Amino acid sequence: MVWPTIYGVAVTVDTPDTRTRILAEAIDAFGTRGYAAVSLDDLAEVLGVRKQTVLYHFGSKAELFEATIDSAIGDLGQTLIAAGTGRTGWPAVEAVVHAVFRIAVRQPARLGILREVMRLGGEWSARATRAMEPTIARARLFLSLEMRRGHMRQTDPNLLLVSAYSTVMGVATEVEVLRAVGIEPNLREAVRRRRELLKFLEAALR
Amino acid sequence: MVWPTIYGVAVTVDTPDTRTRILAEAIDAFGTRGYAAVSLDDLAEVLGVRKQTVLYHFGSKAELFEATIDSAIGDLGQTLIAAGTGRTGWPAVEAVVHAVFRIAVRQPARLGILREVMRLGGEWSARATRAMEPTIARARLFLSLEMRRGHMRQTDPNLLLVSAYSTVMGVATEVEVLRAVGIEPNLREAVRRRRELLKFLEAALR
DNA sequence: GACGCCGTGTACCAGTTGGTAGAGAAGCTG
DNA sequence: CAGCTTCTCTACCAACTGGTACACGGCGTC
Repeated sequence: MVWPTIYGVAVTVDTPDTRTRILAEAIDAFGTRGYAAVSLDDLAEVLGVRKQTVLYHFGSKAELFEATIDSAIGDLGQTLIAAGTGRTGWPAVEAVVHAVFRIAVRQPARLGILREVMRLGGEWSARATRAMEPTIARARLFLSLEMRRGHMRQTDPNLLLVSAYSTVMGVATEVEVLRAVGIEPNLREAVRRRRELLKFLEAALR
Repeated sequence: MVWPTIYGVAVTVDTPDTRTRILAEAIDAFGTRGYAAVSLDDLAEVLGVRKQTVLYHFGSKAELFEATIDSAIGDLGQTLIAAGTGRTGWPAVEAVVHAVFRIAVRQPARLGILREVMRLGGEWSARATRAMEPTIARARLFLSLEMRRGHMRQTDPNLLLVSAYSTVMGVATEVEVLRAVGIEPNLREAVRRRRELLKFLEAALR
């Protein structure tokens, strides 16, 4: 906590501790530039701190990355499950897509971490898979249930899950692909994109 | 060319020149591990050559990467256009998806390069976009035409293109995501995946 | 045979990488 | 106050990074 004064009035400013700040910055950096392209020195400089401070809180670069996986992915899973909870049928899908777009707009790096981890493979992607396991199970259950109820096309829920995941993730985060077809990745367009994506998904699933 | 003898019979062995070998290896390395994670020393060692040889043929790491972009993406565009040529309606979509899966199985790194470039952004993704421009234009035209003919759902072709691209690319290449839902990325599963993807797309587009 | 070009190799460089060792300041506890 | 813990710092380090300078050998041409 820091108490500066504004117009003579003391104001409490919430200064997150160094560890928290490092983690937040790491999510941002790793999620946007990728693991290999981020150096601890860069990270430290942005934070106004020495690299050794980063290494004090997280023993190594790999450890720091693991912490960002746990934080970003865990958080993501919770958000998605929360969005789906209490809803069934199409509104549940809508709510989850809304949640993904909200994250894509506000904290794109969080989704970037997921992408990056799955790209890197190995133990890290296994770790992320473990962290996402409850969310995946939940989604699979949802799809199976909707199929049994006849609200959705009968098919392999796992394959359907991958298709839906890819579509949502791509439309929400592939900024350069959007630019390639002439769509500027701004907020207003994001709303249009989300609406179109929902129509696409609705057609694909039902 | 090298002429070794097998059972006393001279056999011509096609030895690609160094430049070609470097380019092929670069596509593989950059496409699977990403630009930042690949060092010229690694690359050279795999090729059994010194780093300076790599730098002789391609002036710098960036130049080498640009060459891989031009090669991989140009090739990709040609393949896709060839697949679509002479076909209309649903068979055209099927042919393109088939072509993508063939590449995903045989030369996954080629699709990896596209992914990597679009992730990196900046001048490189602009370069890739330029290289893909004819393919994109073609696809857009196809979608518009199919919509006008009433074979496809009326909607913004650009947004539809992004959705379809994301879905196909994801299902074809996101190995770790597949594993996360319990699908092993082998050849037999690839056929199932492709079939399921086509059903998904058919439902989404028509 | 001399000359020049092409392709590869040796030697080297400055800058950056992730990581270690240890000093010192601040705060808490007895 | 002393002693301990927590945190950040300075000072290093060996390994590796992309890149330069240049020597050397093989080849075709005059």
